[in-house]
Amino acid sequence: MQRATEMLRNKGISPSYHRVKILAYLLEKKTHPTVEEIYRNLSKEIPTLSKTTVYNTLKIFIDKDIAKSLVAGKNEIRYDATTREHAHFTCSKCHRIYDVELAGILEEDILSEGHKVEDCQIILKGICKNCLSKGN
Amino acid sequence: MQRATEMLRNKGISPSYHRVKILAYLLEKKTHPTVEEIYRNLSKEIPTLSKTTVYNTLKIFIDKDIAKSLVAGKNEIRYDATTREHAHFTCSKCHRIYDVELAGILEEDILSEGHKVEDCQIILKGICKNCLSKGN
DNA sequence: TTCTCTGCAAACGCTTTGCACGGAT
DNA sequence: ATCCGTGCAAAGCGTTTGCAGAGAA
Repeated sequence: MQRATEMLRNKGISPSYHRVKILAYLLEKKTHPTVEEIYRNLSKEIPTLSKTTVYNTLKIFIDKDIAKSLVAGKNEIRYDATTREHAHFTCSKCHRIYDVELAGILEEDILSEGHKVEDCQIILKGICKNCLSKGN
Repeated sequence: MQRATEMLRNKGISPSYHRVKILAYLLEKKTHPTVEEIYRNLSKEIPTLSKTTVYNTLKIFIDKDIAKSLVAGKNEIRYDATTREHAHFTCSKCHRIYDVELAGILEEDILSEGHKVEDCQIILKGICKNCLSKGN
């Protein structure tokens, strides 16, 4: 909460109650939530919250580089608070999304063929550790 | 055309006129087209073509591992004939999508932390060579 | 006949837009 | 009075579904 408020101030976004809550949600839970998930969970605390506000707020966060959107499963937009570089692993059984550390792979390692690379997203798919051990 | 027909046969998909045309389109043009683009362009040759057929056909291709879907720009689904591993570079100015060769980076290089990795998609974003030279 | 392929039209679901109310400055 | 944040309701748009007709086997 404190941290979220500060982050917003640093980016020149006025830290309204809703915005702080939404950012805090992204920072605490690291579930790469959809708009629906954010809305459903925060509605418990903020019954008046609307989806429009969640959409508006996430749009601001992305513009100001506080969050990123990612498409992990089939055309489902998910959101992630911008932290350090990492890849995402999507399990095709349980559909959970895991953060995966990169073993020192950065943009420079990829032949960019003259393009100026500003962002790099790596999406892995397969069966997660959990589902494997359950013998699926 | 020949090649597309063979590929379909090899995968046990009966090579109907529409299917061959759609696969040939993916193989020839490498524009990572959207459904809309495929539909618009093939309609010239096949005036009776419907979008539903394009959707149906691409779904079959993906099931049979002949094509892949990718989300490069903002929630736009694009399609790519399955070839060798490569990354995609999206230009945020002209929105073109380039294929980028990987410098020997494969799934194994990424710490998969116990998950079984079956697919790896790398999406780069930035300004392309072309737009850079135009001084944007 | 039976099964497959195709395509229209409707339904669906996520996201965006328009607009108006309320609170803060 | 003005500006900003919020939220309802409607519109928008890409995708999916249901169903029926055409064509191949």
